Amino acid sequence: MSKNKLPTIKEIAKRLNVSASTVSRALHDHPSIGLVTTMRVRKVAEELGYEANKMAIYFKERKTYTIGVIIPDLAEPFFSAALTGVEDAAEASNYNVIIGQSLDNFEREKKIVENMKDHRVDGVLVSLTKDTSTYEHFDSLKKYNIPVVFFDRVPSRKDINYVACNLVAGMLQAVTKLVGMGHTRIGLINGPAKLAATLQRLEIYFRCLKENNLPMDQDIIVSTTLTKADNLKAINKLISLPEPPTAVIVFNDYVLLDCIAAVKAAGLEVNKDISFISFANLPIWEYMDSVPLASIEQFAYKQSSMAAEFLFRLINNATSANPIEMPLLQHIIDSEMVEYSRSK
Amino acid sequence: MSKNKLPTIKEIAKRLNVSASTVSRALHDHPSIGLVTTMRVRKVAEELGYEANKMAIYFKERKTYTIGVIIPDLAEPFFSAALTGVEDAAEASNYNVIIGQSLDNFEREKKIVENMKDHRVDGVLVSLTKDTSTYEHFDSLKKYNIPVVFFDRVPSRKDINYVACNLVAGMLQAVTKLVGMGHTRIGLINGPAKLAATLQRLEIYFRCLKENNLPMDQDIIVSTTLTKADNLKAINKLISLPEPPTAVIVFNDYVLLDCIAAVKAAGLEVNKDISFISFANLPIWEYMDSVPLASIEQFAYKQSSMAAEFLFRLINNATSANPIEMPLLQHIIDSEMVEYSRSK
DNA sequence: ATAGATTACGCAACCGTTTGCGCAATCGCA
DNA sequence: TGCGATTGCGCAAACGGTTGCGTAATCTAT
Repeated sequence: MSKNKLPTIKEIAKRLNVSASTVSRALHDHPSIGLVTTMRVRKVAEELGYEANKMAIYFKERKTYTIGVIIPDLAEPFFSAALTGVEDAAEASNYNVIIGQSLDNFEREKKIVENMKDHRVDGVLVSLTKDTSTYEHFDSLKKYNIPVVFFDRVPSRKDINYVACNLVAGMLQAVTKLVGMGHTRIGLINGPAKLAATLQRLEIYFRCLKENNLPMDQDIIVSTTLTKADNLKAINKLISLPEPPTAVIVFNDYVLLDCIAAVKAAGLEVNKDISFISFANLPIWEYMDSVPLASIEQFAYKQSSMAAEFLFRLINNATSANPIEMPLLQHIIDSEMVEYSRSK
Repeated sequence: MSKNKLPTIKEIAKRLNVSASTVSRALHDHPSIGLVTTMRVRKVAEELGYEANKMAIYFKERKTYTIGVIIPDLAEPFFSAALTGVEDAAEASNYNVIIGQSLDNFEREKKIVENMKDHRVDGVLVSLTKDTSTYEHFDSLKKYNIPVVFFDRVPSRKDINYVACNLVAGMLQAVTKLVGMGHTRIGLINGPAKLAATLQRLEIYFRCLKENNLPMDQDIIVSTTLTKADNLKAINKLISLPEPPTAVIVFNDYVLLDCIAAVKAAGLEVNKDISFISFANLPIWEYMDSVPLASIEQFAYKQSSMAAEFLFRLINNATSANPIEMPLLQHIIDSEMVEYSRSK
């Protein structure tokens, strides 16, 4: 039963006493095959329910029509949206997507890259681990002519293909809004030092304060490793200051969730005693009672689908008859402030 | 540059003036190859940075070491958790995972199945579309000896492999709790008729009422197609009844989010004027102000990873030397009530 | 010294499909 | 009638690796 071999071209050839090449050509409507032969071949193919073994073709083409996506954690809506972006782009190009979750673990990331190389994916999309600071493991892909495009969490190197999000625009809008509301003491809860986004947020923070002629105070700048305990420690440090900030810019929405809980636990009221602005734009805010004033949308779907586009361009060039020396593909999307102002 | 061919066994063979078979055997420490030859081969392989082309091996083995997962929507934490379960199981068995989101669209589901068949995955895991009521598209996989295991959203047929969740246990706990709190009028907001889960929930609802000697009232049983508008319509119908239910069992957490919003908009207080029990156990409840009394945990990760286990068993049997007639692999996990009682 | 065992390796087929080239048979045309 | 063009198809190699079988060369034992 399980030995029922699938119909192959050879099988068809045998039944018709023709050669495999004739069958192949007939099925492709090759002009050098006579009409009658073509018809007979098609008929038998139909009867047998023949379907070409794509794996054999792909193997011959030295392609897999599969790309790999490496992301930290699917449980985060940001990344599941990103994956959907990749999948949609891949579907449009008739590619498949294999996934690997690094779980923000550098060693896992290396393993996943290795595995994807073994499976000879045609290209790789990566959003880095928060601990990734070396990139040799990606170099091994170059050897196999497997192009790589980074998105969102990108390396701090310039010789790469990437799509990232520039948070300046959105954050400037947000701080301007805060200042307009009378806030002059605006704190910052930043993320892990290794993440490029952390430095970026800090720079923009300074820049925004400067553009609004606000003083800088190191006391109201704290950071977190993104664990719940650390998040709580960070926000509690701020609200227990002699002069706490009246508004805080928070690394991302997950950190903010903990912050809001801590603020409430301290008997303070969100958006009255203290206001927040965060990054990521969780879909869930719509249903929450306590929300940030605004969130900086980072366009997960847009970033990842554009990164996928880049990747396909690189793949198509690499496998084209005369591949050219591709320029680096780099794009930066402007973030956008999304307001959550509600009258409750 | 892009023409730099990867080192192959033949390349090594040529350099050493031996045959490809010798190289292959040497690299596998085959006893019939002399020590010196083995060493020389290994040395050259090392120098060239040779790595076997797994695709060639897989092709010969007629395997891909890839399984497909078809789920409705990654944006739902339930399914992203499920995907993680699959990925973990796959990693342990050295398999890759390709994904397909049906987006609850039957036609897409068919396409995805087709695509996975084309890519000759070794097996498929499926959680059905809410509109899937015919299963012929999966039969085509049987022809290719590609085993299928369903999970969570499973067909209403008995001749399949599946892992599902029995909601009786959890729901009985929950209703018992409600009754214990004095509720006698317990409503139901059910889901789309085509979904097996809908009928199941209805049956359990009846059963639980019966076991607690509660009367049944068709007026407090409504349903939704899971769109936001429909969700609101459903809950509004219930709370505008002359005698509204004091507790409602809701199809899932997403529907419940809309219900809570509607209840608040109507000036009612959750867990006071009306209480809820829902299914799925969203991770976000921890941070919400208004929560259900309890949620019925359906163990996405557990379901999917067990389904993956089943799949690997089927795959291993199918590709073993003497495959046996496998019995159907079926398992039902008991749900569990998770309480969200909070003192606020 | 010679049969038999052992060692160390090569040949060729195979997985399924594609494709350049060659060749026989028919056709067209002068 | 004879020659070049066309039609229609097969051969064999190729993708990269694995493996059953054959065999020459050396070794062992009698």
